[in-house]
Amino acid sequence: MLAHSLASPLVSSDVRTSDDTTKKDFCQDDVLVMCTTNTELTQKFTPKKLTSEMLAQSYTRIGYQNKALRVADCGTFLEFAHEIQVDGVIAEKGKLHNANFCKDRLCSMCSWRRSYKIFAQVSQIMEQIGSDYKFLFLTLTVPNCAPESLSETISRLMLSWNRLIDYKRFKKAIKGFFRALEVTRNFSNGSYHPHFHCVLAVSKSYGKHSDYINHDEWLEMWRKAYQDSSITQVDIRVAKGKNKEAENAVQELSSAVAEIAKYAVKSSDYIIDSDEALTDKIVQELNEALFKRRLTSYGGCFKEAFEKLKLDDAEEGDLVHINETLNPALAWLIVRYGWSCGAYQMTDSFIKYPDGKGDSE
DNA sequence: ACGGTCAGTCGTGTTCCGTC
DNA sequence: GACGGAACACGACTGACCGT
Repeated sequence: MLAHSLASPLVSSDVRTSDDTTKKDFCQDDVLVMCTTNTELTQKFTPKKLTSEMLAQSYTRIGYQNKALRVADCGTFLEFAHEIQVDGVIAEKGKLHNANFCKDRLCSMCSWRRSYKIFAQVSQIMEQIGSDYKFLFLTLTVPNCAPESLSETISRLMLSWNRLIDYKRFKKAIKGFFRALEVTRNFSNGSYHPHFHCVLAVSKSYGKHSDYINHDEWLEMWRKAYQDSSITQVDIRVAKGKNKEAENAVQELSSAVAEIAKYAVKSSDYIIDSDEALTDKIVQELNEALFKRRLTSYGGCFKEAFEKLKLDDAEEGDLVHINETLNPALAWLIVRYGWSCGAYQMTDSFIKYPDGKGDSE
């Protein structure tokens, strides 16, 4: 049932949008007016969907038919939930409530949702354990590699990481970690730059005791683990918010956490608008190199907190409800969008009543 | 004795295929 | 099309072995 024919005591006669315009009847046009203010769709979802369509076309050209179909179908259906307050006011900003995501590694829509999810999870964990530990940001890099040796280089990175976390000094100083693999591409020579971004948890007294590992020692340990003395860079820094006086240090770290949680591979690195052949080549290289890789992992106290918080896997888990679900005690206006001709079009809307009152379409 | 390395084991993820 | 099982591959973890 469409919204205009509803007879709900919550919305039937005095529904207002949040700009305080009183409506006597709740009709399809009202939904349109309200939802056109939702710039999230046009500015965030639409560009990602357009990019994932280009990825699907590339998969088709390469011959990955199943992947092409999955990615092409990704995000073709979105449902946003707008809270309806007791006084009838409808929240202008909707929450993503339902969608069909393909969960492909290179799909820009799913990568974007995944990065949100990892950001939310890492932030949650840091908040949970933040009173017991302080945090370090570590970036481990290796020399750029040729496309044909990307897979081998990533394998070596993984092996070297295992070696590193096995070192006694690491085990003594680092109480837990979050590790994310990122691969960037150098456009001038086509080489790849795989590297790890890590958040490390250390004791509050880290730096005052012998377990402290300085920059040169980190570099030495990483050279040793990767078995390459030509490595010149390791970036290690204490995680500090911009406002050092802030009470909630974890919130202050959000921009740095967002950087770490960002996409494993940026879509602009493999979707080349003007060059289909190059796009196909890079998509194929990245697919082969990232096949079956665990792109993120948790260890020590991060892993314990991950399990305690009952968080789900960022790769395979729910990409819709990132850090909140709809409050079942409230009424929600559900607005459904479908992907058609390069844009999202509203296809339907209905009220989801508080639990026990039944939905109406 | 201590620390580092590596092989083995276990758990988990991915894909394929058969069944309903 | 959805679901479940089998096979395989990978990552995490552990313990034995080896060098200092």
